[in-house]
Amino acid sequence: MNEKQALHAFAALSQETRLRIVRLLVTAGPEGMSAGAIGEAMDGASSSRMSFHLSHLEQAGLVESRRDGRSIIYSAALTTLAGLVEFLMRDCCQGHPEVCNPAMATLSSCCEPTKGTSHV
Amino acid sequence: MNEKQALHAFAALSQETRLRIVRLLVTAGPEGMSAGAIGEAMDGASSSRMSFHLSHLEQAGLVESRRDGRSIIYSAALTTLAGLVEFLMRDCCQGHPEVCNPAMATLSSCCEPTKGTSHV
DNA sequence: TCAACAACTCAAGAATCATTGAGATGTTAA
DNA sequence: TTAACATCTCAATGATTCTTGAGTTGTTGA
Repeated sequence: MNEKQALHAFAALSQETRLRIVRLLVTAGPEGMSAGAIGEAMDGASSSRMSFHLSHLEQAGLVESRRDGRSIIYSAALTTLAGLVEFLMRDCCQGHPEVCNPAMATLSSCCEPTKGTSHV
Repeated sequence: MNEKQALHAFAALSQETRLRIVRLLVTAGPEGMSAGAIGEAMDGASSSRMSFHLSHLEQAGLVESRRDGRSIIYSAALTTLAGLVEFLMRDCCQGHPEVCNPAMATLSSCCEPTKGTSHV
C-alpha cells in the first residue's frame, strides 16, 4: 500500500453508497453478493449507479468481482482493507499504546491469528 | 463511531495534503506540531490552505488542537483513528482470519495491550 | 435465432470541493 | 500603544464528482 493507493481507497470509502457496499460485503464474507442483490440492499439503486460505484471500488482495490452466469459477484478485498489500516496506523501510539486498544480488540476478536485460542 | 462520522473521516483522509498531515502527526506523537511547522512540511503550503485543511481534519475528529502562545499545536486524535478501523473492519474475516493478520501485526507491534506478552 | 435478463458505458447537468489572495483576529514584546 | 507574528475567515474561481437516462454488451433458455 502506497500513498496513491491509500488516497484512492479513502476517496472510495468517503461516499455513503460505497461505504455501505464495502461494509455489506465485509459482513457477507468471501462468497460475496451479485451486483443486483447489492443494488437491492442500497434502497433499490439504479443499475448504472451501482455499476459506477462498484467499478470505483474495484479500481480502488477494495472489492473483487467474478462472473457467475448472467450475474457478476462482488466480494470485499480484505487484504486491501488490512493494508489500508496498516498504512494509516504505521508508527502510531508513540509511547501511548492504550489508545489503539479498541482497534486492536476489534481485529483480534475476529482475526485471531494461528494461535488456536477461541473467543466470544 | 457511526456512519456519518466515518464518512467525514474518510473524506478528510481522501485528500493528499490532509492524509500527509495525519500521518505526519501520527508519527509526531502526542506532543504534536504547530500549524506553521506542518505547513513547512507540506512543501511550504500557504497559511490559508493549511487552515482550511487543518480545520477540516479537526471537524472530522482526526486531529486535536491547543493554543501555545502565538502558535496553535495540532496532534493526531488516535482514538478516532482506532474507532475508524473498528468501524470499517467490524465483522471482518468470516472464517478467514489469516487475511487480517497484516493489519493485526501492524497494530500489535506498536499497540501491545496490557497483556505483557512480547512478539517479533 | 429470439426474447428476457443482468450489468456496463456514455454524455450532460447539478452539486461539492480545493486553491488563491485579501483582510481579520489574537498573541507577544518593547 | 505599537509593530511583528501566527493563524483564521471569507468570497470567487476552477476542478472534480455524483446522478440520471438512454443505449450497449454479454448470458441464458426455448
